[in-house]
Amino acid sequence: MSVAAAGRRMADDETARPPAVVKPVTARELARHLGVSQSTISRAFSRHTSISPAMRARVLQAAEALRYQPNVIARSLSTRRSNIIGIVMATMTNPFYPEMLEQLVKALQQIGLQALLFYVPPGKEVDSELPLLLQYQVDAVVIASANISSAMARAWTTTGRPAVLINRSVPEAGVTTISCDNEVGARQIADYLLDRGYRRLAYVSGKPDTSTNIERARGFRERLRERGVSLHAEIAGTEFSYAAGYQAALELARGRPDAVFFANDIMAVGGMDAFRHECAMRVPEDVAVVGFDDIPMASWPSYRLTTVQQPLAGMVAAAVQFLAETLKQPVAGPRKHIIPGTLIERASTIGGGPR
Amino acid sequence: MSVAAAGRRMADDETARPPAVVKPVTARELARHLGVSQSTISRAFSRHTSISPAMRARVLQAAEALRYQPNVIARSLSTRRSNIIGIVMATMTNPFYPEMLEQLVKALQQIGLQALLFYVPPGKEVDSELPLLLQYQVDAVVIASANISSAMARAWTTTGRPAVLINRSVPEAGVTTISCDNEVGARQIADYLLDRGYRRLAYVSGKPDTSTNIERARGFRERLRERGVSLHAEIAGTEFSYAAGYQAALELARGRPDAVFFANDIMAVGGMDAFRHECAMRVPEDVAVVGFDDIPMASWPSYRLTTVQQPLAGMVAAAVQFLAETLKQPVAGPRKHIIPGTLIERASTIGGGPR
DNA sequence: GTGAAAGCGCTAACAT
DNA sequence: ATGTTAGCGCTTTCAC
Repeated sequence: MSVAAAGRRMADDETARPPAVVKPVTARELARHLGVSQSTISRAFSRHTSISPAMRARVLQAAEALRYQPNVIARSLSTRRSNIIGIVMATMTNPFYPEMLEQLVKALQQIGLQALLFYVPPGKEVDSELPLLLQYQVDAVVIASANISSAMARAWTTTGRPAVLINRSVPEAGVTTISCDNEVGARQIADYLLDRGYRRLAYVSGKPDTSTNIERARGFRERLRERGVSLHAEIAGTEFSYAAGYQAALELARGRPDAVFFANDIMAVGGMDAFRHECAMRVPEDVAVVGFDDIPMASWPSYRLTTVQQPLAGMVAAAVQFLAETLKQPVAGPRKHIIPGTLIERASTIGGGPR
Repeated sequence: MSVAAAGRRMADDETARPPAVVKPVTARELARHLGVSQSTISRAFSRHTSISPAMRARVLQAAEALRYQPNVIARSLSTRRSNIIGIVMATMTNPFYPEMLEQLVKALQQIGLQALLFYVPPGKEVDSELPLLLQYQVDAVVIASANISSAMARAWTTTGRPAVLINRSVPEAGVTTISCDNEVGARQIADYLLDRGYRRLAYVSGKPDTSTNIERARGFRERLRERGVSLHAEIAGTEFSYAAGYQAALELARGRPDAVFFANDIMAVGGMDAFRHECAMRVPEDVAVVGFDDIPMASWPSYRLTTVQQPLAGMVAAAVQFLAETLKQPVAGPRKHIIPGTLIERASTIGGGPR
């Protein structure tokens, strides 16, 4: 047989007899095989059901042999519980999110929950995805790195299904929110910089309408004001990205700030690259740089970025625990978890460590 | 400002009257409301069914009004199609994967498919997840960044559901595989380095038992041999990570290679950092560095990494197209898509561009 | 083109 | 402890 280019079929002996497709065994079939009722099969597969250990063992063994697996889709039709959690994510150009996603999915899996991933393209709102989530009968939804309108948040609560926002909050939340204490973190940064003598301070904004950006900006500005220092410069940001940080640094450079607080790490990294490689400014000698998140790159020797570490593990744990509880005991009130971050000093600010 | 303890409840007026939970409307209810049969509702929501445009419009309008949404779980119970694709992923420390995941989910969504994400912890095999996938009645499975045993691959084929491996291949594949041409890419790198006069060449291996690592190593070694140059040094790798690349560079440094090919970009970046910041070696003057993937950081001015760009978009498109086809026309034979990569010259090799 | 009826594979009363 | 019987909310024959 001739082997075509890409997309070719495999050699004959591979396709000629493809392994026979075997229809999945159903509970009814397994029951007949064992001479028991179908509900017995069902019972063998659920905890807290009255079935003799002997019978359960017998069923499970036969199930193994006949390769029976309960159809969880069918199960969820009758239990009205899918054990599926919808996860809504926007673009993952910020390395913080893949990390979070990974931990989240892992934690959910550990308590028997699966993650159905919904991607919200830049520009689109989470709102547009929620009806779809609902169609898929997700038991709950976790929204990360994306905004949701308060109207939609309110609408969701009528479904009786828990929702949790990670790393974002919605103003008049009827929805549970979990985030780092952005405001306090930003205040710490302000103090940190002022204490080291920096005076020409700049802030580079991330996506303007996000709670993270708003809170960090506010904390930073307020603390500056409290200490009688005014913001030297501010760049109105567009998004939380390397490119945006890079661009902002270029705009900032001629104003000669002595320290710049970028709304998050990936922007700060972009900014450092611009300062060093395009503006011939040294970090931290000519300009100090601070970020927020503590992504892996922040600790790389090329950057050594002073930043506020987000309590990622704690945030994920809080989210998952909330879901676990709420799915068990129907409706607890919405909560607001705010977990403090940790300022990490590194060499992107003077005194932060060795270059 | 004082931040209350984590997990506090909201103010009373928020919890006192939570929006009444409204049970979702079913097709039967909508039907009664309209005085039509339930099957009419069903028909209004599917293409290729005989229903008058007028009736369909009437139904859809009422559905909108009553907020009726078809329950896709129930639908899939009768159609035996869940429109859910299982995506199996291992750890995402390699930035290449979040990018791939994002594009994949996006592409699937565009053709009406949802992604159920399964995470395989390091050390565990994909094999352990497949039964679970099956229970969730996924229509197909995409396996990325993870290994699957040929036995399991074979077992999966008996389900009659398509499976596709991205960026990995399994030896005696009965399963469709999509990947970059790793071997040719590695050969190009060999040629590129030799042509520029490098002679003390080293290879840093990634996760040893992965197809990507094996193919890249083979291509590189073979081309060297063909051109009569022997490998100056090789580091037996453990995993595809920044830390592993960093460590490998340290081990390599004293042997003074003049060029190092790291199994992928994230390793190369780690390696560059080690060379520069820990070994006081300049890149590319003292040692040239090459990677594979073309992750975003490869083009950052701090690295400017010469690498082979993986055709990510093409790979995702091929995967999704294969799924779309195969889900329509039951069983096509397995395919092997190998898409060429593109060598990108940057400043981590002499002659590759400005520092 | 529309309605009636029979499932899809399971769980959950209700019996026994 | 186990069997019987209704559904869960849809799709899909089969009639008309």
